[in-house]
This record gives sequence, structure tokens and C-alpha cells, in this order.
Amino acid sequence: MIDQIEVGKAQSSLKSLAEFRFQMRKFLNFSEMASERCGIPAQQYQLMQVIAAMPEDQQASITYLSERMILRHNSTVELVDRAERAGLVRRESDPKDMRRSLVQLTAQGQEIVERLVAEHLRELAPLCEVLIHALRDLQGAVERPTD
Amino acid sequence: MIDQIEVGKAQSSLKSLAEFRFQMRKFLNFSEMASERCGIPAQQYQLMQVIAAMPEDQQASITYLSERMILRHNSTVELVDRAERAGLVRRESDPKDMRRSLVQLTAQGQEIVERLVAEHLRELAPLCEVLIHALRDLQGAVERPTD
DNA sequence: CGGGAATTGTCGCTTTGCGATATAATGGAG
DNA sequence: CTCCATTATATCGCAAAGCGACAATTCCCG
Repeated sequence: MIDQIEVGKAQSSLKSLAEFRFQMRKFLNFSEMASERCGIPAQQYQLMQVIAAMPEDQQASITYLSERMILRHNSTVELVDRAERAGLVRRESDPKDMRRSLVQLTAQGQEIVERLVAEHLRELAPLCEVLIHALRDLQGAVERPTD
Repeated sequence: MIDQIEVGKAQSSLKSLAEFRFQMRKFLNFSEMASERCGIPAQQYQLMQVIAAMPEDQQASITYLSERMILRHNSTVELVDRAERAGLVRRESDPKDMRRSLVQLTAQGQEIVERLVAEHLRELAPLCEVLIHALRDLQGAVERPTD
């Protein structure tokens, strides 16, 4: 009987977790489709988003971008290469430290990221609800281990 | 002045969106590390999670798995191939419909998915909080467009 | 000024998803 | 019952993207 309760509990937190991941995949898929409708891969949009969201007075180095994108530095270099080839982004070397490259949005990049952010914000409201709900469920399963 | 407010608002919803994505990347990264510490790629863990979370009385066809994984059916076939080669999963053809393959967890797969789900549930509590917070922020930015 | 640390960049490899295409089973119209 | 459109799964070649290992600069501190 206790085992039965244990199994039921495990099953329900498993389902919460799976549902959360499913909703997350849907969100990521929507985002990817939206990017590619604008003609750019999802990661390049993410890169631009990180740059656009920087504090006004700061500049994006490769190392900083790696941390925010959660990528190895060399993967970030390659991502910036692609975005630069696509004309979305521009490299300048930091006058204060010649080792560093600072990455900025081009006018075209700025325009695209604004369009994509607006679309995401527009389409996101219902997904927000669902995601929050899934997370709450999950929290219930996580935080009441002896429920 | 109005423009100034507009810019400030756009900037703040942009930052909310970027922060949400950053937290999501951290979560996905944690999940991937956890899977690979168990010796399996993240997608194979997700596949097993979907199967484990199915309603008791249902069986996982390739088509169903594709919908839940948000993949093209051929990508799902390949994912199942890999998981099967790794001994995590087993195919059986549906006696009711010989076109369909039903995918089940092996004992080993069952064991690994249970371990990983438990680890995720354990480590997830703080991330849940952060994610919910980021989503609330985002919701504020989304749902008060004329704030 | 010498050498370790930090920063970015290059290269080859692997994984993974997709489109196009193929094969097989089902089921309904006539 | 037969034909054929539909559904389900599988195969194959390709391209994108991330990583580890290694390389090249530049900085900074003792």
C-alpha cells in the first residue's frame, strides 16, 4: 500500500516533469520557426538577443557571450562568424585590450532582432501561462517529497 | 519624451525575454550534463521520459513519440534506433496494426530514467523559482503593452 | 623583461535533425 | 474482392552546430 502511494507519487512528478519539458519544446520550436521565417537560424537570433539586452554601457566580448549563451568559447567564435557573414553583427577589437573582440549589432541585425522580439512578445502570452502552470505543478511534486 | 518611454519599455521587455532564455539555457545545460553523467545523450533521456510518462494503458508509437518530442518522424526513428542500440529501449510491432512499431523501455532504460528523473527533481527546486520569476517578469512585459 | 594567464581563433570530428524517397500495411469505394 | 489513396515506419545523403585539441596574441605581474 505504501509502495502503491510511492509509485503513484513518482508517476505524478514524472508526468509533471515530462509535461514541462513538452511545453518547453513547443516554445523552443515556435521560437525556431519564427527565426527561420525571418531567414535566420535560431542561435543567431539568440546571439543578437543577448547583445541587444546588454547594459547600455557595456560591450559584448566573446567570453561574455559564451557565458550567456552557455557555449564553449570556440563555439561562440563560430556562431559570431556565421552571424557576421550574414551581416547581422560586426566585430571590433577592444582598444583597451587588444586580445578582446567586441561584438555589436549592425543596423540590419538591430532591425531583425526588434522584429523577432516583438513577435515573441506578442505570441508568448498564452505559452507563458502554460509554462508557469507546468512549473507550479512540478514545484508541487518537487517540494512535497513526503506528500 | 513619449519615445523615451517607448524605448525604455521595449528595453525592459527585451531584458525579461533574454533573462528567461538564459535561465532556460541553464536548465537545459544542467539536464544535459546530468544525462551525460549517466552515459546517455540528452535526447535519449527525453525519449525515455516521454515513454515513462505515458498513460498506463497506452503504447508509444513512433508517430506519438514524434509529436511529443517535436521531431519529424524520421528523426524519431533515428533517435529510437540509437536508444535501442544503447539497450535503453525495445521495439515491438503492434499486433493490431502491423505498420506500427511500439517502443518500450527495457529494464535498464527504466532504471536509468528513474535515476535521472529523481536527480532532476532534486536539483530543480531553485531553478523552478528562478524560471517562474523570469516568466512572471515576462508576463508583466507582455500583458501590459501600454503600461 | 620573462613567463604564466587570459582571450580569441582554427581545424577536424561527431552528433543530430531534415528532406526526399522507399516500403509495407490498412481500409474504404466500387 | 480489388484497387488505390492514406498512414506508418524506415533508409540515405546532406548540412548545421557544438566540442576538444591546439595555436597565436596580448596582457600583466613579479
